[in-house]
Amino acid sequence: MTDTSIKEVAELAGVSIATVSRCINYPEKVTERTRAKVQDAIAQTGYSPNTIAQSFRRGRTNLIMVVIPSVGDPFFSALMRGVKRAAQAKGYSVVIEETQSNTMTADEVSRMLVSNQTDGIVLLGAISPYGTEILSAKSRRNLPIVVGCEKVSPDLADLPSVRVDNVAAASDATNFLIKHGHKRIGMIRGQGSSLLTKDRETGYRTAMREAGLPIGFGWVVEGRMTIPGARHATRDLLNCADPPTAIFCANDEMAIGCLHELRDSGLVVPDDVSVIGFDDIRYAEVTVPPLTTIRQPAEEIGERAIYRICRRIEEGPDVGNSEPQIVPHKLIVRQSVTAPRE
Amino acid sequence: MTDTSIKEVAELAGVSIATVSRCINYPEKVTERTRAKVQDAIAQTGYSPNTIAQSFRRGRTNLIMVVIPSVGDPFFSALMRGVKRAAQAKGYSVVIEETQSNTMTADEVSRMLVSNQTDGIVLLGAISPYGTEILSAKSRRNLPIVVGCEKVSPDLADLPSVRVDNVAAASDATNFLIKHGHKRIGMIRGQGSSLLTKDRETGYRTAMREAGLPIGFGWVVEGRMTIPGARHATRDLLNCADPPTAIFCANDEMAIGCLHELRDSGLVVPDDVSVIGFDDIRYAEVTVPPLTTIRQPAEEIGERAIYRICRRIEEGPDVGNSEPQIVPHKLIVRQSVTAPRE
DNA sequence: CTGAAAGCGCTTACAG
DNA sequence: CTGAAAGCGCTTACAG
Repeated sequence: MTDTSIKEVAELAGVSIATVSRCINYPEKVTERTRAKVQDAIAQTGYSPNTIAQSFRRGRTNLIMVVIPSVGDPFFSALMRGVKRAAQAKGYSVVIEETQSNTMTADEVSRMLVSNQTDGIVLLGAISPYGTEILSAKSRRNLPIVVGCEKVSPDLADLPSVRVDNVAAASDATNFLIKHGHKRIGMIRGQGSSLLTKDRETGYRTAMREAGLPIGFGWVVEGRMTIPGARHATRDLLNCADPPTAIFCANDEMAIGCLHELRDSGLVVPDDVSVIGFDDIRYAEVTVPPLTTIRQPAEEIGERAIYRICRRIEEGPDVGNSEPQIVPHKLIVRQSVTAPRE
Repeated sequence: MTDTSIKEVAELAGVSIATVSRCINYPEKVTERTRAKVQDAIAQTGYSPNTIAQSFRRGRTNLIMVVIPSVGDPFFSALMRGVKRAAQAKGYSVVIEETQSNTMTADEVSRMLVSNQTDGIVLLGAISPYGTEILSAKSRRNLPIVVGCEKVSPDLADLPSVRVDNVAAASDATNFLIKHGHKRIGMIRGQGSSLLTKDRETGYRTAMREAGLPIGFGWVVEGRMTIPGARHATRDLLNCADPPTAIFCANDEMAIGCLHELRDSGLVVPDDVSVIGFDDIRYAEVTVPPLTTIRQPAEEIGERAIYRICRRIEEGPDVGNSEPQIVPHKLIVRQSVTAPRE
């Protein structure tokens, strides 16, 4: 009932604890007869090894920590599928940590990174606010870290990452609107500190500049990556002196908020205003109208991030290069974009 | 750079490792002078205790495992807020495990429950398929377990749970439709094995029976708790000989799929068909039309589940009663329900 | 207040 | 193939 230890199994089987351990870890090193005795004893006692003792002794846990901003974010559905598949293939378990459920302080992040009992860490999205902590954790524990989705800031430049080319993808989104004849294009971005947002904004600005289109006053607003934030931002956009005819949202979550606010304002999408998103979460195809957006290959990102961290764990944190792995994004055309009225 | 151990700190400070340990764990038991020396040494070496060794030695990890079906499920946003808040207050860290990202086998679930290095487990939603494994894990490791959201099956009856009264809540949803004059009411339910679905179906059937309304052939269909599943189910509902004028969906995710399928079929909600959901996820208020639904107090569920598991951890798994804690649900009226046409 | 020592449950060279 | 023994990094009675 209460935890059995290896000692009890050994006694019951009439062998040493070393032999019990061998039966479990290297069954081929043990006589069939001994193995049978031990297996019997294990079955009788219901023994299963104390994982903490094993981890302690071995100096590794076979655990990978995956840090995501929020558990309720649909973007991570597919990503975690990739993560789980790869982890299973490589023989690791995954534990998930969440930073934003009550917006972690830097200190908490630091503690989490240093103290957690994992062999390596995959940081997914929105890590930039914690750059310093990550860096110090990395140097203190020499812990393998891989970043997913987001670009790595200059001070973390040696961290390997797996992501889409956010600048190019945002350009593609903006160019799609331009191609449809839009000239007044606004953007709803995330928090200022987020590199992800910065990259997507850069892509937007580049596309506009290259098309010779000016960016009007108040056309770039912040939506905090949330629905309510985006609704507020959309209202601001509509109240501009010269409101945009198309809006690029830095993620689908905000696009959903944007669509809803436009509808509440009596505007029809795409006839009155076109909207384009980013991510292609599963809700993007059931919005009204279905959302045109940029798809990130989330599952692939998850999978590659795990393979990359495993490599670092197994071959040492300084193995190989630290070049970002860029995975392809894709424009998904649905019905939220059309030519402007004018 | 690489991990410092307590021994190095002790040497540098010129004290024993016991003293270093005391400085960290019981600073009041140590002279100020000694403490200063040790603190210095800690700062110089960048020492932080090996958490695994601590856990091993102490026989506890201060970690709570929270098991959720899917990381990308928005229902868990608020729930995790409650979980984190409570865990922090009680001095525990939380690790999240996900069962459905690649639909875990019973064996994997079993391993996860037994081997994971946590002091207790909170199982949130959709646990019923793994009843046997949970039971055996519980008895093998005598591990404290608390269930959230879902009812506990008879064989797990002694597990404490925190949840809404799913039967009553589903009745409320159905009665709301009945009150609006609907007589032909269909239901989209989850998998057959899920107790959560069974309870919600019971509530629906009870309400229909009490109102003297028959349930037509093909009015109860399965939507697998997913958007595509619900779209398929909705089509089946529309193809009935005598299609319903109102649909109760066992969660909002399916309600979103249902709304979209109705729209694709050229029907207007609520004028042609009324729809009501369950959960009140954050997307419920931005559907078209905004979704009338039953709200679960997710944050409160998360919070109470943690307090309950902490009590079991600290006072032994058999402490107190195992009565389910029922938290109140609430009907949220938006715009997806109106009187039927006829 | 501080140190020496035992011991948590394993794994793994090292002998035999 | 098997066992005795060391040791992973801590914490905590137990002396002093």
